[in-house]
Amino acid sequence: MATLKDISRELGLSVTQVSRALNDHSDVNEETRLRVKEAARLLKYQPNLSARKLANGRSGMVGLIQPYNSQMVADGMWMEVISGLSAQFSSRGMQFVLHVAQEHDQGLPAYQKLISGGALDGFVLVEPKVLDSRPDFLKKAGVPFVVHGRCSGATDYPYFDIDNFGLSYDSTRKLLALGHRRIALINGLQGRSYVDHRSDGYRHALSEQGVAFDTFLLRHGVMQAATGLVNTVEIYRGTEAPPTAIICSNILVAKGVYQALEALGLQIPRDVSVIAHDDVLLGIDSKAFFPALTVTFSPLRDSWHPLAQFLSGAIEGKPLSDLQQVAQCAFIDRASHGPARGSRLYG
Amino acid sequence: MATLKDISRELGLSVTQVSRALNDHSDVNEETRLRVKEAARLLKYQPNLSARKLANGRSGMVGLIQPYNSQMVADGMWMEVISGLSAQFSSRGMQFVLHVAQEHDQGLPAYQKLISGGALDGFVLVEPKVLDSRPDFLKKAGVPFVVHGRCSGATDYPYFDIDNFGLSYDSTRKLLALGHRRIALINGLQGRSYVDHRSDGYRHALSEQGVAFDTFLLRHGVMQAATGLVNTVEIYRGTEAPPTAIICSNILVAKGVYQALEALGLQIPRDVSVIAHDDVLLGIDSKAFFPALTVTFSPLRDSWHPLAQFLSGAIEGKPLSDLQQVAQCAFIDRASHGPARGSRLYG
DNA sequence: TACCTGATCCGAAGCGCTTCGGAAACAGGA
DNA sequence: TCCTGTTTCCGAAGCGCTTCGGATCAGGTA
Repeated sequence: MATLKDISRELGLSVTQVSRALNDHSDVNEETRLRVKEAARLLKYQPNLSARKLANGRSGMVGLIQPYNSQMVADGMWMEVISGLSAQFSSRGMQFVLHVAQEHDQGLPAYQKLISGGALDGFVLVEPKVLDSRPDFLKKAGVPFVVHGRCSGATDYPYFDIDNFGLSYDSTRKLLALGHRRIALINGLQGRSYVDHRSDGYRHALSEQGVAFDTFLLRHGVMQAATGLVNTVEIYRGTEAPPTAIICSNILVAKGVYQALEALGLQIPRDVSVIAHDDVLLGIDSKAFFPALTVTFSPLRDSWHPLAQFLSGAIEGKPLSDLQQVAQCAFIDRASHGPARGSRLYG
Repeated sequence: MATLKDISRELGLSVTQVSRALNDHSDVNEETRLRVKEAARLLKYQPNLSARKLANGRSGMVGLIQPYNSQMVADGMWMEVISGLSAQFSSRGMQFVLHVAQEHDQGLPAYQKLISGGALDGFVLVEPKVLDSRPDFLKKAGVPFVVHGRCSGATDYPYFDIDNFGLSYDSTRKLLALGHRRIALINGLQGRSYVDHRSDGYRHALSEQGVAFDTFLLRHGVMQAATGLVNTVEIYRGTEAPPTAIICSNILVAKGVYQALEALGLQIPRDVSVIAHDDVLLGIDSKAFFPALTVTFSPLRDSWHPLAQFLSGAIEGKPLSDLQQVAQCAFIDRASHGPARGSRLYG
């Protein structure tokens, strides 16, 4: 492999100047810069990441540590996440790399090794738990990182999140305004922070309108069709006061809810309104539902860019205020919701 | 982070000697070695991989490049592979790291970048295709690698494979010996080299016994239950001379075959013998089939160790002959096969 | 003429590690 | 006494890169 020395010899320049030229420093003649870059191209020069890392502490490699047996890998989402991030970092001239943590060195030790080995510049943290020790740990170790989502507690670290509180708050308010009083929420698995945020938004909207919160109507489960199906059946079989609306954490869940309601002989939106959150995944289209599904909308793929940007920023030492964002979700009115049956708005 | 210099200062030794002590070189006093290792432990010394790489060309990191949208990730197998390899390398003090190749830089350029960046010492190649350019490419680039399986053509590289030819050859022979003459093989997707090897073994056994090969009885498909189901139905609906035995590429496929045969009113093994290959995956147990499934047996997890060993060996420059292995499969007789109906062996 | 400025370049040091080629100290054999 | 061999250690160089602190030279200013 060609080195800086090769280029400098070729061009009769010093190694220093070649380095500066390639890195677009200011004090190098424009014409020289072009000559250097051309020579680098011809010699197929590729900077040696180890040497660079040693010299200035940056290797240009970042990583993601995936706990073994993560739920995420099972559904199709995972590949989406990995390849999205990979592409983003790649376009910034960085390498994105993945490490699967073993059961016995779950979590922290894995980061420890990769960090102190000095191979990686920073990490992307996904699937933050409600109580997640990783941010604190990495912060103490002085390692840059960015979180996809937010853990509960202090959020004094770079993150990109969507407004999970807001999306269920909005959905719930919308339904309340249409006269619904019994509203179910089929949420994701407990323990994930975004799941909590969504429950909070739901309960907040409820209590604002003085509607009592009913544990029976708040459900948790893997975000799959089966969850929607099973819970809907349970809900409608198990109470005298069935809900007139259901909020789903996911389009897949909504799919299951649709199936269950059809089986129960309930019509959407006449008997039951359904609203879901759509993060545009898995090739399922919320428009293609019948009736077309009303959703809160925020494509997961929109998060790769800010995540990559924030991690780069963190590595470059930018101030925290530039490295945090909560994206708002759009609310897309379609045909799956309407006034509550029996309410004065119901026509 | 503590460096060699820190330890040497602490102990009043030279950096050289500390390095040699930690790396178990011969010319260091036993007592000194212990002192050094103890100090390293106390100071939480972790060698700097970049520096090591720069000094002796080895970083202790190896990788696997996963093409985006690989079939493998979809089924549960993938996590198995990754974590198995990860654990193996980890136990050798190496880091195993994964990179997802984008569509546009599919394949070679991805390796190119990671190699010439000088971050990784070598690669594991999975899912070799029949015509796979990667081995040649990596060999020319002088990068160590090991293949899980074999590509067709010259196999002048380190690999670990199971005897795919042998396992279908054995199964087929077994069935032939029991009087079967119409034997179906439901194989994996074409293009994978192991799939070809299995077809070859099947056809070889057939022709040895002078049994004509019938294209109709050789099927290809994703290795899932649906494939077994659909193909079995097709086979039995579509011919006047239905098979008396079916060989399945997989336990999942066998599952589908069982379902189909039951639906068709055919009994195992009275009407149809079924043999499958079991690589002990996905938590499905071939013993738990009814009737218990006869299988060729070779757990996928047994391959992580040789793969890691061979890649390490390749990096250390061991001779090729130490770095190649084709593992034989056990044949486990159970209750799903018997003499062919109508043959003289049939009782 | 002497001095300053800006543009462009270079030498040398250093990141943390390994390794080559000795050096020092002591033993035993001639 | 001299020589040789062992054991245990160390200095220095070098991997490829960045960066700090000058050096050089043109041109402009006093």
